[in-house]
Amino acid sequence: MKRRRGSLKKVAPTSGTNLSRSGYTAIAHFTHRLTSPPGWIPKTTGARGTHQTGDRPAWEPDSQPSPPYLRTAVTEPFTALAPPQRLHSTLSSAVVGMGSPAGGQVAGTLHPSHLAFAESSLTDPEQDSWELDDSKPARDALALPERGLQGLYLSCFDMLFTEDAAWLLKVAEGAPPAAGSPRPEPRKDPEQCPVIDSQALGLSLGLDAQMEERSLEQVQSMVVGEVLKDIETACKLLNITPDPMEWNAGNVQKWVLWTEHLYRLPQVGKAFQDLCGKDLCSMSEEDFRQRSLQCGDVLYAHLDIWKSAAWMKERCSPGDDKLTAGEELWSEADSFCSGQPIHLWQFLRELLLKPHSYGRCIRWLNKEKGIFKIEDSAHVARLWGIRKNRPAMNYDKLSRSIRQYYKKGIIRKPDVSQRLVYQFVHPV
DNA sequence: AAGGAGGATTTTT
DNA sequence: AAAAATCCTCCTT
Repeated sequence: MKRRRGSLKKVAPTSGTNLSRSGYTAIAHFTHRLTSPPGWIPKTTGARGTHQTGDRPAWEPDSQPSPPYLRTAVTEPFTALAPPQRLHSTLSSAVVGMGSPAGGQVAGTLHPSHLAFAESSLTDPEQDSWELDDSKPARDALALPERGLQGLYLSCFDMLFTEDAAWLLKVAEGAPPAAGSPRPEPRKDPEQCPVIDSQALGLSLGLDAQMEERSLEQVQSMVVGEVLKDIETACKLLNITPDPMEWNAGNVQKWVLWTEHLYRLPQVGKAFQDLCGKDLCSMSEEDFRQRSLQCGDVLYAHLDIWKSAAWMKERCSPGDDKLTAGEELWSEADSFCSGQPIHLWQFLRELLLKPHSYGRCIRWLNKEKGIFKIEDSAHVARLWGIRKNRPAMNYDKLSRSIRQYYKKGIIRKPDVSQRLVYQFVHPV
């Protein structure tokens, strides 16, 4: 365990440079989220056109039924291994799942249930597997108090490594580089690696450990890549730049609203009004907590991730292109021009492309045919409203706009019409 | 009650 | 002018 703890510390930058403190913090948050199952908080069912405010269910571990993944994941890890292909999606789902609305748990606080790797991801990331029949005897996940995130994280890693190291290498190579930035090679000289106190931990680097570390780095690269992609998507959806420093007050407000809705945080209201990006970035975690007692720290953690991403972008691609870091991200926006207002159908498609972030409010029923279902109409409408600065947006109005697409031949009802189910006429 | 179809009108970009 | 937003009536599930 100690040996592994050493390698986990190497969670860090994808470039040869050391990661900032906040970078580490951000990765820690990623890892934290990695272990939080998506959709943990029960769906809030707002009435049409109205929004549930307040009274959001708090993180109540004791009152929640223990979902199957929790019972099986920890004590019965990875006996039935999926084929590499599937593991890939597993890993990305886990990674992307970090960004999943996982409820309002306080970042940095370890709850035992965080130890559970989302078993659902191991079988089918799209499924709400805790709704499936779970005939296995309930295990007491809490009986593993010593087993921290690191052990868990490495369990995932071990699974990948022992099962198919070659595949992992392949995946790491094939991992889509984060927008525009050159995918850094796996570190080869430990000299430049950010502080690893492996010696202090009595770690002797055997061949095993070296390979382990290398693969771990690749996993980390994937993590970072996925996070950057998530941020890119969020930028598209929100119409803001990736670098928080560039945000104006409106952008900040949008980001706050979006984040709190996406992660179903308690609403902070206007606590962050009239702050521009620079102000926001200069605030400490304590400042955040003061503005919002309930979720200031979570917001801070998210902002930290964004800041780190922007930081990494800057370091990794020092203006070798004609584009700045921010523009690089934007150049990836292919489905619509950056200046043009986003269309509703584009917005919906973007949401659908990120099932692990938005899968609980909208998802594909049949991606090939372009059939999708809006699972949480109020939530989708809310997100659309945030995007368009239309606080009064609701599903009534959103659906009217969708119906306008009928005669334009963009969206239609599927052959067998079902509630909240639509179909893109031209699926990609 | 929530969703669906579509007309009419206004607003935003 | 296009695309939404808003409002509304009637209808279906």
